[in-house]
Amino acid sequence: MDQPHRSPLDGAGAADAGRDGSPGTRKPRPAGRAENERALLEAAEEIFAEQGFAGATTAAIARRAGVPKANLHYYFPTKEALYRAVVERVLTAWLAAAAAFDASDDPREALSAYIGTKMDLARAMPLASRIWSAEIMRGAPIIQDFLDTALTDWVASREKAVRRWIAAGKLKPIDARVLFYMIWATTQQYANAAHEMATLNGGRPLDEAAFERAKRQVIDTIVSGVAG
Amino acid sequence: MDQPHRSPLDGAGAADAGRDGSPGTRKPRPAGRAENERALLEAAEEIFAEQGFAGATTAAIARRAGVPKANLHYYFPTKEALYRAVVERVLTAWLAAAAAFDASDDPREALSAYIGTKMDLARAMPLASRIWSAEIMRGAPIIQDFLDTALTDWVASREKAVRRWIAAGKLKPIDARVLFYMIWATTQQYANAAHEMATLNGGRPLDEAAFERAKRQVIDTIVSGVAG
DNA sequence: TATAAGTTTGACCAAATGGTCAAATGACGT
DNA sequence: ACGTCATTTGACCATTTGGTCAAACTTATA
Repeated sequence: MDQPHRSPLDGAGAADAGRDGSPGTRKPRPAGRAENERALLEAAEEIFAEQGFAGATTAAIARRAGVPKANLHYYFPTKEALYRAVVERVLTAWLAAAAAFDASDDPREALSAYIGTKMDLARAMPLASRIWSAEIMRGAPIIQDFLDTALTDWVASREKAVRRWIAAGKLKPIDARVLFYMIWATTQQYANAAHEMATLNGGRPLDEAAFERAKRQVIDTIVSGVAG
Repeated sequence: MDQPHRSPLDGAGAADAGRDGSPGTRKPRPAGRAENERALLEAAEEIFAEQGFAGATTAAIARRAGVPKANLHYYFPTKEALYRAVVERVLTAWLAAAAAFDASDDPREALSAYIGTKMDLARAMPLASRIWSAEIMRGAPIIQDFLDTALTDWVASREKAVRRWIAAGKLKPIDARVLFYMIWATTQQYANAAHEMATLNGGRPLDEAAFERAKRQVIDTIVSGVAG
């Protein structure tokens, strides 16, 4: 027994150290101690993002992480446990980004900060963001508890703030939830549809400048779209 | 789209004309073939939407359609051929909705019509919409050709319209593509995240009235967000 | 009716998959 | 050296999966 299940909170935000196109290539890795866990989580994030939960195979993840499959199962007893660990990381990032909403009491500033942060998140962690979206699309089998508790509370609380702003005449009389759905969808899009965007961009992914312009436009459209 | 005989090796070609011209000896159509294909496509849409391409099994699809698995493979030689057929249906719906953009020469009307139509599409065909999103998230392995041709052209053409509107002072100086990404993401959200929305709605899915309100708010936010 | 053509289906199969196990290897305090 | 405990790994296994096949059944046509 005794597998060293690590807390979902550890560093390593960056998504990849060794990319390759298909889950068929292996990548030798200096075997550290429980540094293997990091490599496994990183590989798992890639494979899960590319193939989805069902499409991902533990063999492919192990190969990309550079460890034998049996070793993967030593650290993570089941594929689902590994998936859970990956999802929990994303959840942490999601919550961190959500805090940006409370940066100000002014709706323009709060919304700008939140949207900007979520855009940056989608750009900085596209794989994790995609896994998050896929999880929600599947009906949130793993994070249902999060939806029921933390997210429900977060939304309820921010809904109040929105109502206050509306009462103060700072916002149109909108439904806060519809606004959040719009923000979530639009920001996630920059992770989920990166390939589509690249195609429409002549085959090249958005460069930093284009992304910054997009971010500004998204912020401006939404903020001025709901401002009272 | 289909005729009495289908060779086991015919992929999912879009066009084929049948030889069938004997006048007089018209037979009551077998009702078996068309009906079976319909049932299979319907079942496939459900299973693919729920489980994704990799997670879907031909056995599950056949079971839901009420036919033996071997019969499924008689009509659709491979799982991918079946998936292609499903995706092509969605593509048709997508194109139909896209036509709404050209309903008017006024940006407010054009955008309102397009957004409204896409919202309705997401609500009327949530499964198909989810499959579409999943396909794009996977990097569009099946519809890459559509992205490269029809979609690219469609966007390029509407980008011109947007530029005209900007020049006429009817729109802010925005990037049309960023606007489209926002529309696509936001409208798709009402299919993709229906479960999340239900959770935040006390466990019940959005009723018709709530959906209509959401639709109006989405339209208003975007339209007034980009109006000059 | 004979006969060809289209359709249905249970049985079957090779490959892949998630997961197990026990034997090996290393780490390290005594 | 020794014993203990964590870690590594090749071999192995039961199940599932996409797909095949040939025989049976059902039309349709000469």
